[in-house]
Amino acid sequence: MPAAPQFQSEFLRTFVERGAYYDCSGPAELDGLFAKERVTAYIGFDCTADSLHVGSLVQLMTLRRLQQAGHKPILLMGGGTTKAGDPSGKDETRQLLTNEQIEANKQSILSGIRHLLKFGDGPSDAILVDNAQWLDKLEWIPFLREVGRHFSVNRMLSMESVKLRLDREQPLSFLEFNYSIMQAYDFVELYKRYGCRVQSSGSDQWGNVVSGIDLGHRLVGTQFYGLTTPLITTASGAKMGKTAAGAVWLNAGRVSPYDYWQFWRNTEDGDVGRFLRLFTDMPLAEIKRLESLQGAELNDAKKILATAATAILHGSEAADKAADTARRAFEDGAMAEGLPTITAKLPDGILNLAVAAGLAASNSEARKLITNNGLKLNDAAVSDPKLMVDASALNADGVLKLSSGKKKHVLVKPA
RNA sequence: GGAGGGGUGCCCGAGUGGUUAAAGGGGACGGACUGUAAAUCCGUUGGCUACGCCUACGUUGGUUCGAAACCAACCCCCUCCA
Repeated sequence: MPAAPQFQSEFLRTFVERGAYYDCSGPAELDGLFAKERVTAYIGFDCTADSLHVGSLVQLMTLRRLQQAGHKPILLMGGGTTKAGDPSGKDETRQLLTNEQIEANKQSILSGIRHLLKFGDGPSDAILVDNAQWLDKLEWIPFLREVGRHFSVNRMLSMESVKLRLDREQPLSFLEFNYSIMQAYDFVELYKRYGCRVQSSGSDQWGNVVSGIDLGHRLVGTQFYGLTTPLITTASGAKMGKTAAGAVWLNAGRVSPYDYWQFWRNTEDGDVGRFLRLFTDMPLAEIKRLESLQGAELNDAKKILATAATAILHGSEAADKAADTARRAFEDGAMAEGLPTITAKLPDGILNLAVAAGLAASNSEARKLITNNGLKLNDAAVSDPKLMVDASALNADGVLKLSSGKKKHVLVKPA
């Protein structure tokens, strides 16, 4: 990571202090820009799913901090680029999404992050922009003549993202090759429409950001700037945001506030301070104190992290509720309401219930879980896969608790 | 368009006619130890109405008592050439 320059502007200083700074172009000028005026900056996201996940959270926090510092964030949704079908990442071509799906995804993504950013018409309110607005209307030849001529294939081939692919002998379609051109073009459009001169992104997007800056020079003769955030990995080196159940989605419909809270609660020791800085608004002095806690005491810091991070995404009410549910479930060993809950008709076989509760993907898996002593009914290990569960297993509140391992609990209510 | 190489389970990757539901690794899940952490160790890792049955090695068809392995056609990917 490049050494962070000594910035003067409030925004960039905070950005560095909170560990979100990786690199930027023209640091001195950019710093001056942030110090003297309200800056409009954007970050782009794809619309391939109906929710963003934790991997995008650093970027979203960047928008949030821009807003907090009085600047204007633009959330650029890749409605146009998604229509083309981004072939990156996987070796299979992704299924093309219909316009309706993309629109639905866009709305869903937006609803999932409504606590993170304030949208509106105010000077530092965030705005949502969809690049389909301009990409859809482009014409091939005029576009090539106006924009395409500024791109050197020689240089594009040497870009990290492209080179990596070629070196690994993985397919790289022409479509994908064009992505950096479309992204660069987005930057220019956002400048024309909103006076946006700053693009933020993950450090892996540096090449594309630079392309946009170059294009700005050539097309409109204006100096653009790039600001990147580091790739966040856990202390033990894993990519952040993947758990048992898959990606940690931001939308409550995919990952409940309770599960989201749990995700942060299970942060590795070595990450607590860093994550507090990156993913909460907590004052730095307080973070310093929390991360200095030793051993088991660090668990308290993790709870604070979990509640603060959940509050930013889902609101403080939901966060407090998740914290309370967790406290009762883990510390009091109670059947705290607020745990994930399903309804099922009883009596039913234990295997069916475990599958219905999402604790196992199939009866076989549930069976294996039992063999490994991992499935619990009301905190008692189940040993018989043929066990029939009936109303006698219900507690005073009329629910029963199924658990896989020590951490995953699901309440079952009779239908 | 031509020549060559390749498509195996969540991922990577062995396997060139039977003992292969498929070595090994990664990941994931469970157990032990802990602090709902990390590291370590152990177990599990296609499905089912389960000592048996079904489905699986790009697709379809064929050879064979028997195929992921052999043959044919097709689809897709990579490399080089034009």
